[in-house]
Amino acid sequence: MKAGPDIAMVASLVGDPARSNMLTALMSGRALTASELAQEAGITPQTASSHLAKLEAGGLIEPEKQGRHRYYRLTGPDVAGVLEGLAGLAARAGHMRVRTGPKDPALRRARICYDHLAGDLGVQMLDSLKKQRLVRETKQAIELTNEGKRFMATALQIDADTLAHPRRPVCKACLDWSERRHHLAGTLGAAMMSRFTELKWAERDSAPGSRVVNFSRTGEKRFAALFGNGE
Amino acid sequence: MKAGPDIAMVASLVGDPARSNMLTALMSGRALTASELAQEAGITPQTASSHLAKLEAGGLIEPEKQGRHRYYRLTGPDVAGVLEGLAGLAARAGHMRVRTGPKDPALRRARICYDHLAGDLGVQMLDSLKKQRLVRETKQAIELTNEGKRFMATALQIDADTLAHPRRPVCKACLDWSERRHHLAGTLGAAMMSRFTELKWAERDSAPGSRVVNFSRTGEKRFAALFGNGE
DNA sequence: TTCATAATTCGATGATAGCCGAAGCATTGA
DNA sequence: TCAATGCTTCGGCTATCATCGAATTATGAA
Repeated sequence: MKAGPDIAMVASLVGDPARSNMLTALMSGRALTASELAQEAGITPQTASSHLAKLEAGGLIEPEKQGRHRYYRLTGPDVAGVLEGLAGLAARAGHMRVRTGPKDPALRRARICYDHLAGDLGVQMLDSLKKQRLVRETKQAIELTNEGKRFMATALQIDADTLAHPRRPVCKACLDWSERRHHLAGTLGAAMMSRFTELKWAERDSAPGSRVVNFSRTGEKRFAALFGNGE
Repeated sequence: MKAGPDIAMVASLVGDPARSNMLTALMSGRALTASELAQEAGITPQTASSHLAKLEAGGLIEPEKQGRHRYYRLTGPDVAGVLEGLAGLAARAGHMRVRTGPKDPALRRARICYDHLAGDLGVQMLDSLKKQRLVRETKQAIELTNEGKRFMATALQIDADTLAHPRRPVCKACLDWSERRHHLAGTLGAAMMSRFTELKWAERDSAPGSRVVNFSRTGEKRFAALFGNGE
């Protein structure tokens, strides 16, 4: 009767309808912002904040701070597994996907995130860098490999040694708004974007306030040659 | 926001500490009575009754009525699986087994349940009957096979045709108090117990009110020859 | 039948917790 | 610097629900 395992605590976290809606929305594996989760659950941001704090304290979700957004994701596949099991017991199928990211396809394709490339191409680029072993992903950070340094020098004329900055990492994983996966930030991300512009591969859209990045025809080809995924 | 899957409903069932204690107590696979579950959860029988009704409505447990007891068990291994998953998320190890059945070893070994044999030997007997294909277990009932009828006639001088009774089944699975598994009840169970007594294999204990059944030396041997599990 | 035990139902109480309005930080952009 | 946005904290309201006392039903035992 006393000293029971805290199974009830975890279950009661999932037991609230608002929270369970948030959790199911996160089961896709993508990270969602607090506001989106609030809307998903049909509650105000204040209430959602309280729920999210509890879920985080319970170890079911973890936040990633990104500018003025807080992206939340499930802490692991085991959480998703338990949620699936519960859904199985409930024997329901309701899906309710959440609309994600910007409506503008151009924005989803390529845009500026602060000073580096984001969107589909940004995510694709980081994927490719990892696949080619040009960057190495450790526990908390990303770092350029020796091959990566050579690659940057020969292919993009970027001297890796000049990228060091006292208050900013060279490489940083930045959670992508539309893709909900990481793209490359940091001084390297910024330098690469600058190079793309200098090489006339891409330029920021002329419309005031637009964050869209337009790639030229040749720029797109060159980019695909370096970071294409073979599609 | 609306029309979500009822994952929250199931989770909230597990989310109450009293209910989660009951469920973990049932994870051993054994069936427990309402009173025992109440004691396990540290609540009064009234409260437990309410909880058990909710768990049953939620499809997590199912009852089996046995005399004036109601034995509850989990509805399936998937329920236990989800509970395990939740426990894993909670990352605790507390076990808290529930003491079960009578303290008296003799009572656990062999005793009278109404008019048939119960206890370790009773359960063992039904197991053996099933193993030897002398009885067949269908969805809701147990029935004697043709081989079983011959066995009863030759080994125990019981005529299966005389066992029919208007208001009582020939064979019935009866949930065992100490073992929490089924033993054989019904007119056949009663007839077999009577035969054991007549053959001087066993007799009810002389102490007033005792339900202990004492097997004689030879009786135990004969019994083991027919229903032994080879140990 | 009468009594005892197991379990349920009903009613009232009390505490927990979800909820939102308003205000307060934190970060970004101009 | 100021304004806007995302998010959190605080305070109070409300509703839900677990809990138990008392009474009721059902089954078994004497």
